[in-house]
Amino acid sequence: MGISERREREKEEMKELILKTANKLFAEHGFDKVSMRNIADAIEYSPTTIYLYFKDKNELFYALHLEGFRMLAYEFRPLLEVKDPMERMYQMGLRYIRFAIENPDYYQLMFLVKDPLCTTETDETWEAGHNAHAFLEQVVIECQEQGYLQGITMRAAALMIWSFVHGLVSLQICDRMKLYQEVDREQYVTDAFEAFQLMIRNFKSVEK
Amino acid sequence: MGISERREREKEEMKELILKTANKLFAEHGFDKVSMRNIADAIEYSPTTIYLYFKDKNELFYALHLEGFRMLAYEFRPLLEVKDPMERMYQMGLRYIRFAIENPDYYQLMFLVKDPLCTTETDETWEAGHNAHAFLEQVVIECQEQGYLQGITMRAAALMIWSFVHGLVSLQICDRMKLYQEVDREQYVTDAFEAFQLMIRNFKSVEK
DNA sequence: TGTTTTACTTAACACCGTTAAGTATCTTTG
DNA sequence: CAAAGATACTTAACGGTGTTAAGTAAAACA
Repeated sequence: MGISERREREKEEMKELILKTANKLFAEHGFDKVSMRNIADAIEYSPTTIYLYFKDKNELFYALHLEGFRMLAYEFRPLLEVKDPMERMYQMGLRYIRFAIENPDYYQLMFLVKDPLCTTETDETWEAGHNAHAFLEQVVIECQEQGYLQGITMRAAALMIWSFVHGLVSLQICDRMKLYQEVDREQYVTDAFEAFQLMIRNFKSVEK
Repeated sequence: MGISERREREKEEMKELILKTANKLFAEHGFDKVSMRNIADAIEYSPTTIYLYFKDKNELFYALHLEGFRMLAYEFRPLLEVKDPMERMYQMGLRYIRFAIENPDYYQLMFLVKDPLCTTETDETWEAGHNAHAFLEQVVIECQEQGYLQGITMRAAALMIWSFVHGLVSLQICDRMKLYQEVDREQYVTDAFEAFQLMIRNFKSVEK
């Protein structure tokens, strides 16, 4: 009785189609172009059909954010070949920034939007995010083993680094760099990043 | 001929009423409750009336963000009495974080929302934001005069500090701290903040 | 072959920002 | 003082949003 199997398969395919289309709209036209009616138009189904496969828009957006983390993970892959922990940290920062600037919509969905993911899921479904963060924590651990970032917990160090880079790209993405009146905003960004890296490098031991 | 003066005054009062009501809805019920129709209901006028006083919703939200900066400035006032620059920096960070956590909707409007202010205004109307940032830069200058934060430009240092604190509270506000699986998230936040302060303190001179 | 389940659609609800057109009321002018 | 004009505001509508209830046609099952 392969019928129910086929049914299951078709259901999965439809879900895939919706997701693929949503992702396409998202990547091509940005956040705003992803509405239920919009996706429905693109896949040539009625808007209500989507609700047969996803509870609501939040659930769909939650599924979308996974694609973002997949992209970020891909961006991080070459880091495994960087042996020196501090250098790897530096490269990771660069790649994080680049990912955010080049994919602002995905970044917004992953880190800047309040609703979509927080309300929906039960608790532990942020696996992709956890993985990305675990990777950062691993690098922090290795840095600490080499004598850097001493005097603070690994968790606090990771959060500190993440906060900084996230803040930097958030201000850029949300267009708040305009608070720097003069022209060389981009320069300040890279300068700030370099300064932070310097600080991390210098943060070997804390002399009370 | 005081008629036109009275007219002018009444127009100003109406604008004030709209703003006051919008601010009230905003502070009491959050971002989402501030819709044109919502405000209209509250002031017992038709929605279209608002458009006689504000070009569109962006212009209204732009006016609203000023209130946020006014509140932040008020929060910063006691800092003038802190003489030691590094201590002042520390206190400023604490107050910034507290403001953000206690007024997440205002913070969102001021720093986290993409649309409302960026599209509308011509260029230089971010005066309140500039002032807040200028205050930070002043503190940075004084820290540098005392031998801290050497080897980087004042602008880069200010951006670095702002980015970090902004990133920290953004992750909190947008509820992304869940990426820390374990329970003591609040502890990590304060730890990260303390660690950052320590780093700043230690960042006196850069030994190549 | 008749019955039930499945997949999907139509129509609607209640919102949203925004605009065009209309209506009183107040002010100015002849 | 009355006609003309400006002002302040409203009604109704457009096109958009997320979402739900009810209905339909086809497929699967008995």
